Amino acid sequence: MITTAEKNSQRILVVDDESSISELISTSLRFVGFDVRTAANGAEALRVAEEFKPHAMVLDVMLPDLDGFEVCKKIRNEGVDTGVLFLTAKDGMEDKVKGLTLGGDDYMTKPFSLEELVARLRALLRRTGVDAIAIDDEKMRFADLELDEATHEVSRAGQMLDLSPTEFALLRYLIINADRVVSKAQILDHVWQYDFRGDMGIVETYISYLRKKVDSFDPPLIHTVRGVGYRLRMPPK
Amino acid sequence: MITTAEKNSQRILVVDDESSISELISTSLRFVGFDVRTAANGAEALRVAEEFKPHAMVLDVMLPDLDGFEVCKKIRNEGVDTGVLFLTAKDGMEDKVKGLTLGGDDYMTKPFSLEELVARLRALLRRTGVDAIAIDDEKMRFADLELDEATHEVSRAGQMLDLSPTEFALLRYLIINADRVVSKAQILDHVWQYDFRGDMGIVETYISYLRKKVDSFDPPLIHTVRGVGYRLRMPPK
DNA sequence: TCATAACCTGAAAGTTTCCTGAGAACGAGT
DNA sequence: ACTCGTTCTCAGGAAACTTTCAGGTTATGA
Repeated sequence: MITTAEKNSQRILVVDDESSISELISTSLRFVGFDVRTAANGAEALRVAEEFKPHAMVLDVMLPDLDGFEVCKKIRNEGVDTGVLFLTAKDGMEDKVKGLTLGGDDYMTKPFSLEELVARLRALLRRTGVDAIAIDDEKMRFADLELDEATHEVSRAGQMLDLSPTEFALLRYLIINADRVVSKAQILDHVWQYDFRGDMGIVETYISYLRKKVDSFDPPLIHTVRGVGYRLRMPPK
Repeated sequence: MITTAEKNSQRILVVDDESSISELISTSLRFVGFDVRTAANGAEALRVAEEFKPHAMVLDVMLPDLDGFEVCKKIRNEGVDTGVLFLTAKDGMEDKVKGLTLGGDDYMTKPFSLEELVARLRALLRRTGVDAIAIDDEKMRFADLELDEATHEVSRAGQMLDLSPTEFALLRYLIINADRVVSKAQILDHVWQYDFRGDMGIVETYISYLRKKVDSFDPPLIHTVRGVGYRLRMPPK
């Protein structure tokens, strides 16, 4: 578990007044290696941003004092150079969010999945150029599997595969955790929206879908670890 | 967010007294690689222009102190050699502007789409030949599609197509982002005028129009990526 | 070896997203 | 004022996707 702010990691400021949400997000972001601070309202966000100088922010548009846009504007006026990923409720807000994808910023509607959040945040950091460290083109690979974030294309052994959004997200999660066992609970927490109330049977279903498409090749890469979870790995020779 | 002035990029001075507009514009221009400064009135514009020596200006004709033409004239008298893209409100002024933009200058009426602004600005820089960096002729291509910025003509497989202005802008945006998935939100932000208040259904409608005209050929190039957006691509053989 | 829990998978129901035609609204040109 | 091309809204239907569920299969350990 990573708890310390690492020297070389990028700084993310998470601003949301629902503490359950902001904890969910910051835990996830810390886990994947970001240096995270949180704020529960606009005023606090301004204060923290000033000294923390985040590379990017995750910003709820609906805050108790100022709205997210105000916060964003003020922080940038202070000279803090930061990309923003806005969070909006599913309803009307959509039109107030216009114009946000212009400067490289982005937005997501609640509820979202944590994997999606991380993926978008990384894309944002890449676009806004802060991410000078990681030169990764937006492709992930494992064995002869290839997953491209920009085109949303997936191929195995050079052959194109046609995946649904959920299948895509699930495969991405498996690749990120390649060689490690991930439990169904973990998968549910990361790949599905955080308000999903069904049971874990659905993970089995989607693993099955994915196998049909991805593992119709040799060798199979998606392995079941009975009683524990699933694991993406190259079978030993 | 990109704020650093890149060494080799062209310098643009944006002059508008509405800060929301000038922010919108400068964000967009920075994002596509220009080095941008802003001014909120004529006097400030003169001051900034003197030391910034912009290659081009985006200039609102309606300023609190001087009008845009005055500003333009004075700056040129100071020996700063710069093309100008005037912005005018959608009223009578249009005619007056027409007469005054005889050189390589150009004008647009508010509200405009940001993609249009960028396209016009590039064309202007090309015409005024301020910097020989841009070697691009004004034609864009993708597969057997050809789109000419100068004549606003589009053809596929050598056959002329008749597109409406919006269709043209949408296709241009798709070509610029060829092979990448662009979301409906991105399309709306870039292709539609910045004050558009409708929902994203209209993007679907225009994609449909475009398909009827552009994709009545083989192979189809405009592909839907369900849940994500659209993508211009050559289908794999 | 058997009982059991864990897992797999097909099918069907439920939901969302997308496509498209029809028509209202608008503006420029005649 | 009328016409025509264009923009925009809307709604029905099609298609894709998600979720649930139940019966079959497999691994495990008692």
